[in-house]
Amino acid sequence: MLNQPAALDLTFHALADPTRRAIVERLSHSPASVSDLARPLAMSLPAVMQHLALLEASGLVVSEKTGRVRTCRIEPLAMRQAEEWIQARRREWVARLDRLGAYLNELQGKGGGDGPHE
Amino acid sequence: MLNQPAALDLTFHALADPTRRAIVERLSHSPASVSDLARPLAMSLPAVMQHLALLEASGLVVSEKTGRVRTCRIEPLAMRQAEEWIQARRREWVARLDRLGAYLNELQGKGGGDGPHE
DNA sequence: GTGATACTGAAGGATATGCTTAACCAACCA
DNA sequence: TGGTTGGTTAAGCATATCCTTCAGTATCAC
Repeated sequence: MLNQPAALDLTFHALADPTRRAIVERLSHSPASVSDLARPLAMSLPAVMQHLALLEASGLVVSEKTGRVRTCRIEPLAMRQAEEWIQARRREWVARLDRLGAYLNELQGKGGGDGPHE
Repeated sequence: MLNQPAALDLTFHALADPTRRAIVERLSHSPASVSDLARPLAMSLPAVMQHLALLEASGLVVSEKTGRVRTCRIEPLAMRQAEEWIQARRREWVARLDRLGAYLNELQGKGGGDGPHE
């Protein structure tokens, strides 16, 4: 519970970069090696490595080295937590709009005007 | 590579900071003035203003000034787009796991073994 | 062995980020 | 009128981010 905010920091920051999102998109389709990931990316291999290190630190990606090839794959849990944070916010403002609607409903009912229309 | 991805860049980057997520959480509950938002935040008012500017640039928050008070409220669309990007990734890897499962099923069916257990 | 492939580590530089303080303007209020 | 409240601007500073190049190490093919 204490590190939950820091985990979201890392996850959202990882997703804030287009290169890293491209890597996540690629890995959502299938696992891939580091050079597979680097090939379409218009930057040096060390740069891709640094993006991957950040993706691993955030928990979005896991990797395993076999021989000289490191195979990267997606780890869904981190992205799930980010999604749940967003959904929790939506539940809050939906609930607020519901309360507002109920209040306006009640006002119109007491005022004897037309019935609410929604 | 400048428009649509840039919107996600801004949204995820805005959500990567705990102060800005706290502001979004606060505004998900109800609209608030700038100083309402700043009061619990242990930093100067200009710092809060800079976070708000970034939240507005990302489209997560909108504000309106009446008299000398600026009232901020949440704008759900930006967060919705971020959520949809995450959901699209999940659809991809779920589809991949389904294909893998079907493949393993077929292998086991031909081999005459037990079904998969998950 | 030799050479190519796949990755890793270290150092550095340009720019971005997250805060600060100081000064300022624009409503309200007594 | 003068003072307080709410917000805004500008400048500056420490650190973080994103990329580079150069120099490795470890594995594989022959």
